[in-house]
Amino acid sequence: MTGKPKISPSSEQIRAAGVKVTRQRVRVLDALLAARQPLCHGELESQLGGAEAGSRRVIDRVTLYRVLDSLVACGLAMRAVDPRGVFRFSATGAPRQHAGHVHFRCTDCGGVFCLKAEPPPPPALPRGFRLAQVEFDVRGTCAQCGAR
Amino acid sequence: MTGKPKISPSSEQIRAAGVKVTRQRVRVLDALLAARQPLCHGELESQLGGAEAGSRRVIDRVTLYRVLDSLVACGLAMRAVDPRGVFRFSATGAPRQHAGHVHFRCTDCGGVFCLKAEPPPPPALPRGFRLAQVEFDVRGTCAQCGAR
DNA sequence: TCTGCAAATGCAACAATGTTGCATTTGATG
DNA sequence: CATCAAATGCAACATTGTTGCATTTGCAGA
Repeated sequence: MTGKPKISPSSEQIRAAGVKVTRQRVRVLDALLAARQPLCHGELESQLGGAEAGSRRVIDRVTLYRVLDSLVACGLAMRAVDPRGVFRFSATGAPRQHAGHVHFRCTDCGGVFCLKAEPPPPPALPRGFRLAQVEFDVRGTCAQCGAR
Repeated sequence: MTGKPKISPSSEQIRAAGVKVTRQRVRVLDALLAARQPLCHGELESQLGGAEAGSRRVIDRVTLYRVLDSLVACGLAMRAVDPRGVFRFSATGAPRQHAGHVHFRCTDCGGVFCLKAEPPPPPALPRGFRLAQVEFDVRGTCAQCGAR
C-alpha cells in the first residue's frame, strides 16, 4: 500500500466524522481547508468549477449547498453570515489564521483588516450552556474610504 | 393652523435629518420606533400592510426597501444582518433595549438568550479608521438543547 | 468480487430576498 | 399656484438558498 496516489487529509477527516467519503465532499473540504478566510457559496463554486474547467461542471450548485450543509452538520465546517447577508463557510479543522485577533470590516469598500487587539474573553454563561464560538465583529469605515 | 391632525415625532426626526417628509417614511420610522427589536423587511411589510388592510396596499415592497435605505442613509435607522442572513432594521433614536448586553445564540434551536455580561469595549483602531458598529456574537448550545 | 441499499448527486423547478428601470405622483419651495 | 427634484408604484430581473425526484455511487456484507 505504499503507492496509493494521494490521500488528502480531508478524506481522513471526513471518514473520521462518520460520513461517506465522496469526491465532492473532499473537494469542498479541501477548498475550505486551503482558504485563508471563510468562503461563500459563489466563491466555492467558481473556485471548484474554474479549477478543472474543461471537463464538465465539477459540482452542481445544489450539491454544493448540500455538501456544505453536511460538513456543517458533522462538525467539519462552520457557517457564519457576512455583512451582506451571505453565508460563509470555514473548515473547523483549518489552522485558524484569523482566530487570535479582531477584525475590522469596512462598510464602504468591504475590505477586512486585522487589528492588533486580542479578542475579548468569552462571557460567563448560564448553567448548562455550552460555548461553541465567539465572534467579535467591528465595523466602520477604513482610513482610505474615510479620506474621501 | 391649530388643527393639524397628528404630528408624530418621526416627522420631526425626518425633517431634522434634512430629507422629505413623506407618508411612507413616517409610517416606516414609526414602526421602527415602536418595535422592541430590529425588524426585517417582511415583518415591516405585513405590519404596515395589515394595519390599514381594507384600502389598497399601504406601501409597495420596493418602496419599503428604498425607504429603509434612505432612513439608514440619513442616520435615522441602522441595518444589521440576522443569523439567517436577512437584513434587520432598527431606529437609531429608539430605546436600544438590547444594546447593553451580550447575546447568546443556540446553534441547535436557533434561540437567542440575553446574557448578563456587558459587551466588551471596542478595540483601538489604526489611524484614520472610524468605528460605526460593534457586534459581539456568542454561539453554542443552550441548556435545553444540551440536555438532550 | 459481486450485490444491494441507503446516501449522495444532478437536474429542474421553486421560494425568499433584494435590486434596477421607468413612468407617475408628491413634497417643498419660490 | 407653478415648478421640479425627490419619492412612489409597478414590472421585471438578479442573487441566494431550498425542495422533489430520478439516477448514480460509496460502502458493507455475501
